[in-house]
Amino acid sequence: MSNQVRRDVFQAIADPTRRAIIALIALQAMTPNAIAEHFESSRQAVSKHLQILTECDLLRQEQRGREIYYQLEIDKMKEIDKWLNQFRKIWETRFNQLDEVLATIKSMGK
Amino acid sequence: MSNQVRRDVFQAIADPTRRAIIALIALQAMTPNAIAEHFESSRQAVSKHLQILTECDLLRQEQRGREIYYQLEIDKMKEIDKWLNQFRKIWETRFNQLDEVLATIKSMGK
DNA sequence: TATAAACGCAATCATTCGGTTGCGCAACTT
DNA sequence: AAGTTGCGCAACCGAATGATTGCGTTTATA
Repeated sequence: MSNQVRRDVFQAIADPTRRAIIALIALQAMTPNAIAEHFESSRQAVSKHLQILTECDLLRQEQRGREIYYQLEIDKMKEIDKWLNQFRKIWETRFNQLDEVLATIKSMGK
Repeated sequence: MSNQVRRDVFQAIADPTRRAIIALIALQAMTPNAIAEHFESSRQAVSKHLQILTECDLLRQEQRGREIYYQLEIDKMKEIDKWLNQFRKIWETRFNQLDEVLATIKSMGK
């Protein structure tokens, strides 16, 4: 099920729990148990989310004794930001584009 | 199945086809048939994606005769950008901290 | 008016998802 | 050495997902 399926960042952040996990450990690395305490979910459920997040390089593991600290790979978040860039251009020149679209639709109606 | 399920923007952009649709109609409104021609998927499959995207207000319909033009609601995209803001702070801070460290190292060399 | 085109909707199906339970294995603790 | 803790892994289950197929309705066209 969660084998060598190349995980996608967008698919990873689709789940609200995973987004919450990301936000939680953004500033400080945490262990699965510590993370699970912040949610209703069981440790195993959280562990699955951590696995998915790790598979797409959003998280990085750091073993310390028998504990594993999960840390956010902040650079990977920029990938989402990069995807948004194409649309950022649009909403920054919002008024010009709106005029253009309206003109296009009007001319198509003829 | 797709009834009163509160749609989520993040869930909506999880699918690669839907992201492609968003990018395709970002600049110009298009009909389902026209959109479907750009993909391998059938019209019905595309139509379902359009429905999902519309349910979370990422798309807006505009009926013209028997055709329906789907247009990107660019403002909704800002919601993703807004979520990214909390992390943007982090990666900018890290960058500044790096600057500080580098400055400190330099001044220590004197 | 008869036909075709554009589209939404419902039923169906295989696959994936998110969760639980149970287990085994290292690594600490007493 | 014996017990406890932290964790991953595999099996399993109900629900959701993405796609197809078959319809019905409205609008345009011959």
